[in-house]
Amino acid sequence: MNLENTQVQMRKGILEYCILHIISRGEVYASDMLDELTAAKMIVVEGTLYPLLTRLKNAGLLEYKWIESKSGPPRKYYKLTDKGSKFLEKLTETWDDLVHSTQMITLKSNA
Amino acid sequence: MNLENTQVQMRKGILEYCILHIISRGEVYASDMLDELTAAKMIVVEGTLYPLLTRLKNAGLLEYKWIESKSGPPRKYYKLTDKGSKFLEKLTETWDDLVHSTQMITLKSNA
DNA sequence: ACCCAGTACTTGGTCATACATAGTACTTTT
DNA sequence: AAAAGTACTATGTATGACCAAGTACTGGGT
Repeated sequence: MNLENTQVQMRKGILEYCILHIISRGEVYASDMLDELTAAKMIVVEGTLYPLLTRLKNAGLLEYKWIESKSGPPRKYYKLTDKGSKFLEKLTETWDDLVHSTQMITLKSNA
Repeated sequence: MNLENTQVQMRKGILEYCILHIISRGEVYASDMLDELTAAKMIVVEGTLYPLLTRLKNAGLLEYKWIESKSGPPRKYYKLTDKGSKFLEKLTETWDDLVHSTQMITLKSNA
């Protein structure tokens, strides 16, 4: 019941939504995403991101192609499938609802 | 990777925050909370709420007293401890940060 | 007095996922 | 050829929402 753990729990599920969003804006590979998530203070590490991408790919929401890099091994560039776009739409609704529900409860104390 | 499951995951941790908030507004018992959470479409069932309350109590964030009811068995009326109030403050920060982080990512696509 | 329905709370088990940690594979540099 | 760096993979742990069944107390009907 410590704070850090609760923060981790709060991130659950939301991360998935954020990652789909990032990918929806254009083809990216894992390190790009990691940079953006870090910039947004949505702290994430490799060991969280990669399995999540694999899960999303296996669910048919993402696809990727290998693109060679000038410095290092080739990279997986991800993009959304049609199914992924539709899923993202639904998730957006879910997230908006959740924020709204939370506001209903947390703003009530000021009434 | 179905939608319903993701919705469940998104609720993780946030529920705890909402419940602390509800209790912060005055003494309530479980069914009161359930009603309010349901009204806010933060779907929750008994089997989720009761263990959560027990967890929060064991962590010293809540305390309760038994109050007799006119219809049925006595009820546990909960209120926040000092520690609980402080924890709620921290959680509020965490939630606000999370919403902000998510906005940074999801609003970028419109830029 | 007894049974039954309703209300309040409890408990044990399952599942999904964020994270830690360690490991593999390929490329460039020296 | 060895070392360092980059990208990705795999395994194990912990947490918490949910399901489902169960316990305990109350009051009404017969």
